[in-house]
Amino acid sequence: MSDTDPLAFKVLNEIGIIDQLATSAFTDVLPRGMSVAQFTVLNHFVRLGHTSRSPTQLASAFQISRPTMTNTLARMERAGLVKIAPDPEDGRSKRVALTAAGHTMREDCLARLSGPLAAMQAHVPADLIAELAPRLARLREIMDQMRD
Amino acid sequence: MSDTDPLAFKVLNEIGIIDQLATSAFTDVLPRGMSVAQFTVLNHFVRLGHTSRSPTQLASAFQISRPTMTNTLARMERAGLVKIAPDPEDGRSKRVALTAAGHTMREDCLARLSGPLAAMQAHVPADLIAELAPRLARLREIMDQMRD
DNA sequence: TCGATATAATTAGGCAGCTAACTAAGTATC
DNA sequence: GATACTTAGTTAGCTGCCTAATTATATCGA
Repeated sequence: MSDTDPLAFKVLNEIGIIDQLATSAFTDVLPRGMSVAQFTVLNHFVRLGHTSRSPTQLASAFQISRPTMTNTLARMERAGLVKIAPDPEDGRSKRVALTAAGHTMREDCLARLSGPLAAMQAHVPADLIAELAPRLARLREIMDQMRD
Repeated sequence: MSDTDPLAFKVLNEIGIIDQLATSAFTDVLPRGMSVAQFTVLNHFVRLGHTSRSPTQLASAFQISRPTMTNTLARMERAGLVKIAPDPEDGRSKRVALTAAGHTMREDCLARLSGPLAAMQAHVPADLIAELAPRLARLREIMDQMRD
């Protein structure tokens, strides 16, 4: 980054690098074949206590396109992590639900992620995180609104 | 994000979302077929004043794998943006240089990116950026060191 | 000098994200 | 009720990123 670049550009650049580092740190500890995207789906069901969701609901929850979600869900179904059934109330839609294997996999991933997370908490000062959190949330809100 | 998640997790999640928003905002204004990755390569040459670099030098400058850089450079060469020649001093290596079209494209991209950048500076308070910059830099440094 | 090791780049295969274009099904309007 | 519009999902094709394995060239050491 040159000193002549706008500061906003530097901020976005740092953010990109941090995202890359975090994603790869997490991906490295996940079971072979599991990705952050797939874990996120598993986690979503358990955390929000949903029994079943439609692909479109999942896509908009994660702000990704429907084709991307179709693709991820297909992979997860092949791996036995979710079950996809037609929606009895709407012929256009489908219902996605976790399988027992999906629940187990989520627990396994959580356990594996605790390592990197602990490492972060050991190395990153708590006040740095505390200062970043609200400011990043604010920036995200602003950028979200700017899309219109 | 649940309230029970560690704050560090929230921070990384926000960072991922912001990265996605920024990348797509920039990609949207770039000329058809141009990507942020390709623009970054173009920009690298001009900003650092390099005449030519090897693919490996570029890969490590951006912290991406060599196969990824091979791929991006191949695309850029097909588009006429760079010229790739064997290194006369090392038979294993190659030299990548910008073409005139590459310079022109970089200027064009810069002009197009000024729109989103101006929008950001109009909507995001300067002090928010100023507060984020050093803290993100710090976090990035720490996470970079944690890889060892 | 020759064999072992290291480095540069590529190829093959895989996941995630996107847009564009398509099918099927529900809804609304005339 | 027939037509038009909207919504859910998929398919096709693209980019970017990755790891593993391969090829070719350098380099180092015995």
